[in-house]
Amino acid sequence: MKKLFWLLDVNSEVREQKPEVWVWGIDDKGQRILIIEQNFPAYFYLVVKDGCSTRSVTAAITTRQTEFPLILKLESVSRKYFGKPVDAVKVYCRSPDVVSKYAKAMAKIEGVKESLEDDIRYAMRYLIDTSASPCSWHEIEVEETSNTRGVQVDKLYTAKSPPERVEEVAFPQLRILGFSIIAYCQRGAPKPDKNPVVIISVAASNGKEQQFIARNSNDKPVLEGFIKCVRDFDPDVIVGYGTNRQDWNYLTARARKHCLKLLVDRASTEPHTSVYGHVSLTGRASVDLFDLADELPEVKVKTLENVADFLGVMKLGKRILPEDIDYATHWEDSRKHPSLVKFSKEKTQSIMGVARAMLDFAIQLSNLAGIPLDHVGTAAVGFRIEWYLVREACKIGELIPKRLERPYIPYAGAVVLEPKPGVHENIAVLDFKAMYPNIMITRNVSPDTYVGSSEPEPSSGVNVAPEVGHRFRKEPSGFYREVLSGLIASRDEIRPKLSKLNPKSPEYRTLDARQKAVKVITNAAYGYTGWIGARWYVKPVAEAATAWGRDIIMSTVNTAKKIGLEVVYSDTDSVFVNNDPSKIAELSEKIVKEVGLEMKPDKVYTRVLFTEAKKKYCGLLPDGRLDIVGLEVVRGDWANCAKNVQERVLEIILKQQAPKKAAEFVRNYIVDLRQKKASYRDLIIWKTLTKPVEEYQVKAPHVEAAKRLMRERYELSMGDKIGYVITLGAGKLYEKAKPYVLASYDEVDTEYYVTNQIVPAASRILSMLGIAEEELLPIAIPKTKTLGDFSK
DNA sequence: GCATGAAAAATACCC
DNA sequence: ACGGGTATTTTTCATGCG
Repeated sequence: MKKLFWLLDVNSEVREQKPEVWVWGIDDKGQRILIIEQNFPAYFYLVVKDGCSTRSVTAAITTRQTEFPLILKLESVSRKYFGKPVDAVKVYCRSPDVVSKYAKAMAKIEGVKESLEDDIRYAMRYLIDTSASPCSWHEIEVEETSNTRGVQVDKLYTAKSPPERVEEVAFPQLRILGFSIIAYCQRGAPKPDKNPVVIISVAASNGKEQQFIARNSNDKPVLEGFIKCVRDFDPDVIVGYGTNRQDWNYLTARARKHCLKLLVDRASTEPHTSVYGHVSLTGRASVDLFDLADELPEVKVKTLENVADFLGVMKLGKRILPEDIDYATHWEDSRKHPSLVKFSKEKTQSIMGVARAMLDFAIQLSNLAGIPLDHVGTAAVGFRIEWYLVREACKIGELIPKRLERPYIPYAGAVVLEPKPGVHENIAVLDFKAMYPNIMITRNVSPDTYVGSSEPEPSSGVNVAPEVGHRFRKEPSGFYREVLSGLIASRDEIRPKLSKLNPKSPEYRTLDARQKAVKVITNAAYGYTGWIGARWYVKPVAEAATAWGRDIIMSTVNTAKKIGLEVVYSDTDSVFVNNDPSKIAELSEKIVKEVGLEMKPDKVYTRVLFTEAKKKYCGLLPDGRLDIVGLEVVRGDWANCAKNVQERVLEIILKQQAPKKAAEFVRNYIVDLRQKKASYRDLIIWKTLTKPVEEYQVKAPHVEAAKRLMRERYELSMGDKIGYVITLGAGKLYEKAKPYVLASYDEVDTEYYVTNQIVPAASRILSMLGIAEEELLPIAIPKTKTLGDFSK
């Protein structure tokens, strides 16, 4: 019978030496199903050397049959590799477990150049070859079987055909469960071997909320309650914050401590760490919203509370914050206990809210990139585009290159022009939309069209990149041209549909998420080719794209000048010119003819201030908002007090054009700061630990602060943000930096904040308007000089 | 031994 | 573990002086 289903997760199993692909889904009736495919073969390729035949390779393998007992069959095939035709032997195996071993051994056979695609995992192979994709609908021929596997589904089927994609925008009703845990310990970070999980708060997409609270710190009933709760609700998606790095491991370890097993998936196995460091729950999608928060660059310190605040889920001022909680006393003190319980509940509510705001995008990205929903957040940008390319490559018969270790060789990027410092009125910003993708499309720049420097020119002719001279075949269309024009076209199809929809409708949300996912993949294509970790790393491709980019933007700047437009700034794909519509129209026309790329007006600034530095400016938009770029205001490593002062200064300068007033504001703020009227929170400086603390070559303030935290038994690792304040005392800055959680306002060195935070941030702007640093400091109260003063 | 300035390390931004 | 270009702060090193 035919079955319509939405693909949720996929995994593979080997049973009695026979491989199986398990496809988990939801059917059109809302039943949770597992479809087992038992006839999908594992395989890899042996590329044959020039001048050798696939026949001789096949014969060589056959004579050594005893070494390779699990070969299913051998097939001679024609494929392409970096655009060039190659002959290969496709080696089918009875088990995915022998693929890598066989490939390694057979690569040494006479006449074999190399093995390929033996590094594509079996379950992924199935998705790629059948064109099935997570988070979308498929139709498949199946046969119902009895559930003898002990899996938690409504129906179990055996696959009788490959799945086929069915275009359908609407999702099934997903059951989503959110949770957060509170572990309790006296000091520092809780350890699962000693410290219990005292509260687990759960919320479900049906609106139900539940809390499991320990009595006398015995967490066994808490864990049992949670496990039962998950199994009873049977969610498709489980969301949390920090689940990959913490919660799942902690819960699994605590369960073991009580001789329990944390069986919360659909196959009665424990959570297990899988590719890209995500924790997998078989048959469900476990999504860690912390990983997805990387998509929100505006949020500098990625706590759940900050993310929820940014997304408008739960405002910071209307909730209990972690810094208000001391786990030890809140757990033990019966009067404070309720606020800890409430805090935990609010965390899970935030998680559900953040999930509602971000899951649509994750689902679309999963579907587009073809990687399971639980991998999407942890897979780096490079891997997301890579899986998309892998699928596209298979469709056109391109073999997938292996991942290689390569040396890093830098190459030239974009041009950035010196801005004309000061305030300018009525400035238009024009830019090339998707400049690098369009360069690659128009010049046919692609890994498979690159003509190496020693190769003869192909008959179709070549496009030659300026400056660097790299050549690219004009015909036929390259892999990248096909992929990128397809992506751009699909985004162009979505846009008009969006404008017809109500932004609050589910269709709009889905399409908007789709459009964003397409954009992410499109924009990653250029950088990917220049990444040494990429399967399709071809440095000349990246180098040619930037060379054409430089050529195009310089032509634009020069043409603008010829027309009589003043160029006040330019960065990569944009030019900032005086807003003269007729000249701008003339420029656009000339440029499209000259370089073949379209340039469009992006925005107009009523007034814009440039500093002397590149990449730092602030524009006033017609609606009165400030567009702040690169300045301290938008940086996460400046204290809030300095950022707030700078923002206010910019506002006074650009809206009221009153530099004196701005200076006065700064002076007044400093007076207040010296009296400690600023909030302690506004004095915290946040910096990221980019490597383990012991690997640092210099003593940096945030690293020393991190070490202090570690002495207090906090667990810190790469990527963590360290919040510290500068305290009073002598010596180097790193000696005075203290984690904000361990310091108090009394010890704060307010003069540091005046001299090294407020004044530089304010002066960055005000020095452009002729205001010296001294004018930003409050006037010292004139006093009669004493003998003591003279004697100094 | 110490002040000074240049270089290196580290981070976060822009596009 | 996508790219290069850029600004900035703090630490560290090198140098010259006395």
